[in-house]
Amino acid sequence: MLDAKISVAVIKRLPKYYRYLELIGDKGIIRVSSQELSKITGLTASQIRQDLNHFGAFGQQGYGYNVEELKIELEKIMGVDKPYNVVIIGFGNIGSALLNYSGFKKKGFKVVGIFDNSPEIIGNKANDVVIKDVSELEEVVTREKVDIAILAIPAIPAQEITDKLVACGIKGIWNFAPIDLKLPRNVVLENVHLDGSLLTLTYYMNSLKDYPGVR
Amino acid sequence: MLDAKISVAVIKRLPKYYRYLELIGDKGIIRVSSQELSKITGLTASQIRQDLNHFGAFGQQGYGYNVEELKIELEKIMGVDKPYNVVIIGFGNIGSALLNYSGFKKKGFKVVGIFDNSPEIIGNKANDVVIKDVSELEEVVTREKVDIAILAIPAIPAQEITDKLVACGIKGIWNFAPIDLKLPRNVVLENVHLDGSLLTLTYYMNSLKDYPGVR
DNA sequence: TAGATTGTTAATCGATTAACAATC
DNA sequence: TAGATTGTTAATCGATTAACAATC
Repeated sequence: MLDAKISVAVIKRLPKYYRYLELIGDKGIIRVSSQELSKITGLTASQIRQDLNHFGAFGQQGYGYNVEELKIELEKIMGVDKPYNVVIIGFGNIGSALLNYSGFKKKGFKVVGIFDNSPEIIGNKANDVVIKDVSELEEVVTREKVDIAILAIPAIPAQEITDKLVACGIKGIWNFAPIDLKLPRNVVLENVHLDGSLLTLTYYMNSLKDYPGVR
Repeated sequence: MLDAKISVAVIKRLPKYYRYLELIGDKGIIRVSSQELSKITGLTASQIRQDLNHFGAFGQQGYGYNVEELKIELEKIMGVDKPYNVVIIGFGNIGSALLNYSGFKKKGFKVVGIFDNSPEIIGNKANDVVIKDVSELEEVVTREKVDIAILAIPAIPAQEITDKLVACGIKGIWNFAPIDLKLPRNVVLENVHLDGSLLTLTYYMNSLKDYPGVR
């Protein structure tokens, strides 16, 4: 089943599997069955096996899955077995939070550029990276072969900057601006729409009857 | 159809509808059809009508929907027609980013407390709110009748703090810690798992064939 | 070998899309 | 009224769950 198209729902569960595997791996646990994973993740054992089998047969009948092995497979599947060059665009609150985001440091994400349009902070250094004017964005993205751009800017300039990034060959955009960006199909977009998340929270606080519990 | 259980997928689309209604409302557009909404949101007209009809019949045959009216209805549905008292727990990068999060200011979210465990910042003020030691959390949450707690702390202490919040009658938790919190069913949890989002991005950057395009 | 647990197919369930009668 | 567009039912599509043969 390595060829069929894999749905977003499956992909969104992979980081969860990975997180729990790290957790039990750190406890020194060597093997785990889909049933045990089911218990700790809250997903069904059937779904876990089904999900993993989209990518290969990583388990062994009568045994289960080797924790370290499966972790490494998931890293490969999720593409975090290799390094990425990253730029942060917009160095307000969110941008600076992301610079120090611990998720970056563990894995191979390297922030090679920070951009803003405020004269007050341009020229400053943050984590040894000089904050540059957005006008220098294209030069840096091209020269440093940047893979991922983080958009931590308001909605208004986001599409224009995105278009420039695309022209410079960016491969992925992690977008924190509250806007749906238009992109060619070969550039991957992942949105973090905080407004949507917060409104989902308030919805369920007022409509507990629909609340499905922790997802 | 006002009574059937409404799925998460529907709820997650409401903020999107709301955002586009604000957008066209600001342009002075008075009425909009599901077909027009379809064009700008990228969802099908059928789905839009279906979604809205879970909550009531807001449109009018032959006319469409009144933009302002629908906006107000969505505000009621999503529960942002009323104020919320909020505390921020953990005043590192993410916590301070959220304090200034513009989504709060537009709506009725009021930050009534900020907590941290670092002696260096306890006692400081941020946006006129004094940063307090986490030991004072329960007192403030109880006294100020806090509705929502934002967890911007590491995974390790998150469950313990959550248990305290629950004991003080918190109604909702907006969780930025990379952990699946255990909660009674009457306390609503909304997770922002940045690690999951980032790994989804890298997955699709490496498996473009599965990339469904902007979602 | 016997027991356990996977990989995978089939059955069920739920969500999306299509169609159209109702009605403004 | 005629045209447009909703609200809603029925059809389709896809994802989850159940079941079990394969096999370690």
